[in-house]
Amino acid sequence: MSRKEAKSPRKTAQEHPVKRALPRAGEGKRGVDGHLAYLLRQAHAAVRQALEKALAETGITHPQFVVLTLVRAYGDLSGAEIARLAVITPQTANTITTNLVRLGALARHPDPSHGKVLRLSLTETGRNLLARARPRTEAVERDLAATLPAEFEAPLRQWLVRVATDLGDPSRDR
Amino acid sequence: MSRKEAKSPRKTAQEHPVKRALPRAGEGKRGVDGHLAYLLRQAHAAVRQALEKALAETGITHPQFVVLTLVRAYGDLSGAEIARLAVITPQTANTITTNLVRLGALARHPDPSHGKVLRLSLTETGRNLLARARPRTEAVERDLAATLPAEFEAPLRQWLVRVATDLGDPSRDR
DNA sequence: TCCAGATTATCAGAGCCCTGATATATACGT
DNA sequence: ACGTATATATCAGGGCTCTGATAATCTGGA
Repeated sequence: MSRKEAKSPRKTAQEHPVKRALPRAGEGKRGVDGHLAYLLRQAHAAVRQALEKALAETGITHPQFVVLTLVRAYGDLSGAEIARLAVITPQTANTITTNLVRLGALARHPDPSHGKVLRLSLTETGRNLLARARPRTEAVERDLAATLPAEFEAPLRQWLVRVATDLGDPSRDR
Repeated sequence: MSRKEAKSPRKTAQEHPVKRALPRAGEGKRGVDGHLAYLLRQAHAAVRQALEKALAETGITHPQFVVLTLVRAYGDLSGAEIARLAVITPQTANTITTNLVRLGALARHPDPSHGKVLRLSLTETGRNLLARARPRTEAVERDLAATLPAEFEAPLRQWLVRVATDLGDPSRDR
């Protein structure tokens, strides 16, 4: 990986010109004593930024990658179905899919048995984009898995799922 | 906690008019077999939406609440310091603080020993907003803690912190 | 048959969050 | 003292996400 090989020790002294020492991630209230919601937010922000950085050269965003992956996994989907699967509102799904249609990665076509539903299908461009993006996100996924002790993975996954179901379902009644 | 008491069985039949049965949160690839990044995204989305819903009546957003909490916890902060603490870019921090200044919750004043830095301090309005918002977010925090087996809390917190430090640090070199 | 409710798609507006770029201010080595 | 590097604040632009509102479509029961 060789991320920061310290090509020169030009930053030996203080990191920032701040007067007070503020905690870095992992210290103080930013560490194990912080609110769970805050820690979850912080971890998610780090992962999202890592993913966006990994995808930058492909020309698609992380939400766009998620939608393409869902369409590939479940077959042609409607905007409403994408919204439910991705835990976003139908309006947000519409924003993302509209951008993907403009990019040529998705195509809309009417549902054969429902005059209002528009199904989204992957185009050749979309499949190519996904093929280029996938290894990059898998690298992040591996970095993420590397932070995880083996015996801790199963309970963690169960907890993440449980949070989504327990807190997510009540909020779906909008 | 009595979350889903099933007040009426008016939705007994199919949930949605979809032809194919798509997994709900917790099922299939949306469950314990999914990518960690996906599960983390899903859990975070659920928590964020729960928080936004809880804060809706207060007139502030969750990011605004986070910034107000940071200023309260660490004293007057600059925009750059807020960005580092909240794991967002300085530009984003500037957006949020500008909105909070417009709301009258924060006030900018020049740093006594640095002619460029603008420090942000809580106003009376800001303290009142925070006082009204805090119990609401604490309720969500309790719901979140309720999903957590006691012996699992410590390793979970450590993992969340580790993700932020391990994946967050390399991405800071922008 | 017809109407009420549910589902879907989409417009409008606002806030968050990013990248890129610009201008000012401080710190440090030469 | 000067110049480079570092920090900070902020403008501009675009994508994501939400709430609210509107219209079209379908389903099921009176």
